[in-house]
Amino acid sequence: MISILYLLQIMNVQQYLIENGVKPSLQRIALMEYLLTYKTHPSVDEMYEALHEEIPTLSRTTVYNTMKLFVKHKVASLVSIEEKNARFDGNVSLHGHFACQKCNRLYDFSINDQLFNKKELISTLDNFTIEDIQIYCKGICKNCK
Amino acid sequence: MISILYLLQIMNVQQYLIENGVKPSLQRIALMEYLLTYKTHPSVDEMYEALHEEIPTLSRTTVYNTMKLFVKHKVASLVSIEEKNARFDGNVSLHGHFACQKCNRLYDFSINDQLFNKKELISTLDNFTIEDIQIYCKGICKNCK
DNA sequence: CCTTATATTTGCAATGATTTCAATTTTGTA
DNA sequence: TACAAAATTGAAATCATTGCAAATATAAGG
Repeated sequence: MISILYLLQIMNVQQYLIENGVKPSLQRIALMEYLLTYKTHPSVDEMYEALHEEIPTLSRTTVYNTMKLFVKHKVASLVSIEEKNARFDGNVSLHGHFACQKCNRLYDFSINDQLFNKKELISTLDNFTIEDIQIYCKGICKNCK
Repeated sequence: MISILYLLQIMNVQQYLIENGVKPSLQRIALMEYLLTYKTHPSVDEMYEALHEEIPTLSRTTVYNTMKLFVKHKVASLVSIEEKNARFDGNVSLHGHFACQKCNRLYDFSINDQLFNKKELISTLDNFTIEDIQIYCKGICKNCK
């Protein structure tokens, strides 16, 4: 799995955004930093609550807009486990998500490339353009049992 | 992949519901039949629109309640590709979903057990209770290209 | 440094899916 | 038929998300 944190050590968030075609505003940098620092797969509301002290003028709409932009430029991915409450992830490499139905936490799990062969798995989708693959599980996590 | 349609040939929907602990009311039978006949992964609204001519008193709330009941008794599964608009599937065996971002259609695709080994895949989730696994892709389908 | 054009942010109102809830209807049983 | 329990219903409430137009910030040219 590619470590985004490793990338952070060699370049700052501002550069990371620029290199992916996103103009780095104050709000965008703060949001990207939040995604990469806390890997809690936050919802729009969580990010808004966490950052509007630091940035008092921050608007929920800006968080929505920015996440849409991030996903478009592939510096974040949309994790849609729940019907509502979209969550976001700054780790854009292939990995699975486990959603605990008790504590509502979202865990990452690694996917062995040998076990999960993209190309062969989707061979039944001939002539389809795949833009995103997601694997997720629901259940009860270790801590909640 | 286990064929639910094969099951339908040897037992009717009413019996299928009873055997899974769901009391077969008029509404529940109609909804289960709809799920098994049209495999379009319908939304609550689609089912409501399709059935409220046949059952004029049908309420959206009943469709919501019934889907919740079906999922609980594992005769339907919740397919949450979109952030909103939950969709449902009467095929409860393991298979993948592909969502076309143009026509909004939802396609099934089979998953080769040899390629996708549940137990090994989730070995990183030690002591987690897995209740549901979903694999889905987004992109553009054959017809929309 | 000022002016103008462009991009971004903001807050409020609107939308729309889902849930809540109490009343009504249906079903099962004596 | 009468009664109790379960299922259904519709209207109101909730809440995440989107649309939009005004306000603000940024960039470029003179």
